[in-house]
Amino acid sequence: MPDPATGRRRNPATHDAILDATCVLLDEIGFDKLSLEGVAARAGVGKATIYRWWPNKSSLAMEALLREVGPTVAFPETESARHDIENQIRKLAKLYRGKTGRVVCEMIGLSQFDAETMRLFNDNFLDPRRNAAKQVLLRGIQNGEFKPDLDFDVIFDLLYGPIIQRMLMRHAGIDERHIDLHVALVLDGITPAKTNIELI
Amino acid sequence: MPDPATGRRRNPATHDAILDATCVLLDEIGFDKLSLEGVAARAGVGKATIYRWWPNKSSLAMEALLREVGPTVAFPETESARHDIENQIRKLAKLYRGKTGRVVCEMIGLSQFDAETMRLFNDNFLDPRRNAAKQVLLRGIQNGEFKPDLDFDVIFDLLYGPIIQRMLMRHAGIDERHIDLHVALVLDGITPAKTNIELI
Amino acid sequence: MPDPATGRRRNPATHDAILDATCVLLDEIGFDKLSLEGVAARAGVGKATIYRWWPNKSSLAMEALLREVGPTVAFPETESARHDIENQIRKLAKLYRGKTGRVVCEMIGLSQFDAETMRLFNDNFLDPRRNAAKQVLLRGIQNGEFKPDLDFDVIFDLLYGPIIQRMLMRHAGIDERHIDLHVALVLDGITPAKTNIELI
Amino acid sequence: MPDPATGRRRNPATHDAILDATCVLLDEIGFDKLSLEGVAARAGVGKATIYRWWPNKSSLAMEALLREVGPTVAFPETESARHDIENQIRKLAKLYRGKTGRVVCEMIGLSQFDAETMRLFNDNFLDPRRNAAKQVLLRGIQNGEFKPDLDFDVIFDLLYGPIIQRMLMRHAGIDERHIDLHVALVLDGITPAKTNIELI
DNA sequence: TCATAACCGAGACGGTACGTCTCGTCTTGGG
DNA sequence: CCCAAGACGAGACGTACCGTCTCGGTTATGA
Repeated sequence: MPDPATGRRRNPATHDAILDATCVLLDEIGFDKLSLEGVAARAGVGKATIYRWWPNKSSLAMEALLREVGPTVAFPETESARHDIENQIRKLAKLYRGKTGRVVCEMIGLSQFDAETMRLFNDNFLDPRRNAAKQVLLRGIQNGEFKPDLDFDVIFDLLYGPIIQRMLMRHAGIDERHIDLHVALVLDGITPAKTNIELI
Repeated sequence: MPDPATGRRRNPATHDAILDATCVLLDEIGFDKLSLEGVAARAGVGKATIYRWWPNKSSLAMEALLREVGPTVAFPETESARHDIENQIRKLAKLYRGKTGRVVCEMIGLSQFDAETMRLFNDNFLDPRRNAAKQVLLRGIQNGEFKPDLDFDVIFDLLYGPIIQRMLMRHAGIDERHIDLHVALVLDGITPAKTNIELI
Repeated sequence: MPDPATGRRRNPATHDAILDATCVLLDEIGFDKLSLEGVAARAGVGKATIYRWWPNKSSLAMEALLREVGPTVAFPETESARHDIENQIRKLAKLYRGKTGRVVCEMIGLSQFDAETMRLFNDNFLDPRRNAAKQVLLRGIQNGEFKPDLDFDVIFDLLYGPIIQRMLMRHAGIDERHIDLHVALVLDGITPAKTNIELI
Repeated sequence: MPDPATGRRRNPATHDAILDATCVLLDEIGFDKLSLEGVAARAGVGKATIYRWWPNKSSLAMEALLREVGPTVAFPETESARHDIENQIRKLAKLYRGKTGRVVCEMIGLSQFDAETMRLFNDNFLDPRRNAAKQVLLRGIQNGEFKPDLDFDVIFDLLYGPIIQRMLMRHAGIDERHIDLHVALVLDGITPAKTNIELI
């Protein structure tokens, strides 16, 4: 009976104001201390309006975060897959050194205690990045840059696991020198031997 | 000014009761539904007593979890550092597939929200493990098994980062096949080239 | 800034439930054992709702008590101001010997701990009674029953102060014999001397 | 079996330190906000020591208050009972205008909700004053200054009730002019008529 | 002279209530 | 039907005191 085309349409300005406020507060006080009450006040919006469109804090924060960092940190597409990977990881490391890194840490932290946040994080953040990385690796294989029999999951974890660990554990900064060394070691490890032989 | 030898002594039974209650509740309802109010009630303890000894929920949970994880997974000490590392990581992976893994995830999660908790985690959990690993790598270098100029932090992150990422993100299990592949790639990467040349 | 015509309206049932619970608890356990926590629980109301409308325990209790005391004890209006005062005070004394006396004592008690509560008490209880008394005294002056230069505040305190003291200190009951004696002494003292001379 | 004359004697310095701290805090923050915790800290004394010697806050405050104001505001003893009363009341009014007045108000306030405080207040504060006043009135009667048939309770309430009311209700200050007027009216009322006739 | 008993400070402890904050739902009036 | 404002029940937060309870150490007899 209720015609879906009936009644007032959703106001996109409101939607944006909410995400803007969420971003600002995420930066200022972090995910842990973020409250929907605070977001509503900051955005000049009724709390009910937030609850109408997002089921919980995690999904709101996730949408705000994704809007900021973009769907992925885009891989450049040059003729060298290796350079593309190196450049993307350098950009990612730079991003993670900033406020985005803190928010990602908190999202991962919360995910350990809340399955729904984990699902959102994987579906919206991690998987697209994994897929993008996979494309580049496949391109490298087709190029002959990388060994054809590599296990994609293993390489993905070797490329990104160390960065995540560094960011989460804080035992050391995510500086470029370390990144370059570790990426070099991994990519060298998947570069066909004949290349090395040719070099001898 | 406050003479430590004065006043009533701290009651260890109370301390234990609080940590016990924390463990139980962490298990039953998870970290983010955990309330100090609830812990106090469960432990039969005044809230103030908890606040006297722990600055916040995270530190309390961390101390409770640290009690749960056993001591460092010892590195076997054979004549081959490589085999020692491979074996230790296989055992570690096995441990992380069980309840300990769950606990470690939660400890890492907790650390994201409080610096003091992070410090507790690093001091009591991570550092001992890092140091043990360092010893084996040094042994390997002295043996000539590993390149002499390797950056320890990079190798540590490459060996353990992928496992941590896999465990935290849940995108894939920590199965032995993947572990073996990634460890092989890393250790190959730090094995001196002359070994390879001899093989040719 | 805050438009009063916006937002959900205050629920009068809640307001009443809070005052009802306060009265009951005041009766059952007394003021200094009264807790807002307890009132909230008894009224089936959130604590914040109480704090939204009353600044502290005293004001809440005062408002609850003010509901209990009836309107001003009316002064009868005959041709003799003296008789009117005597009759009103007799009626007042009777009232104060009952439950109302108990309540008035508590209101005075409350007022000692909070200026706002004192203000409430003066505005809503004391001032109307003082003004009514003032009218009768003025009438008596115009009649020639009372000296024209009397200080109203002094007379008010002399008429009612002794009753209040007796009621608050409990050192003696508020019996009619004492009332009559003290009122006679005061009113004699403000009755013009010529009357006495005529009697000689 | 335990000889009461054995063991260490009570330290009078401690006793004084506690009362001193109580007085200071009573002045600074009033009876309502006074805490035994605060007294102990201020006096440099263990809480248990206070609880050893006083059953509750009221009795501690009462003892401190009585030590400050003395057992009574002494009546001067000249040949005129009337002047003695006038002077004592002027001194009392002055006392009540200061911090002592505030504390007395709070004690009366609390007495409305706590029978034990009421008892302490009557026994230790009010009764001695009533008795002293009674002596002076009797002296006045024997002098022939006052009528021989006066009702002591009525006069006491007329002399002190107005001051108490003024202090408790705050509707007006306890200034000397009003005091003098009301005392004059009462004392005139109990002065034998022949005196007046002689004056004519 | 020296054991004994009470005194004393410090402060841990189980509690209760405080006053504040946020949650998620609801009601209201106005687009 | 959308929205801002904000009342509401619920309940955790972290703090302040309550009154009781060890502690270790300190006097002051009286055996």
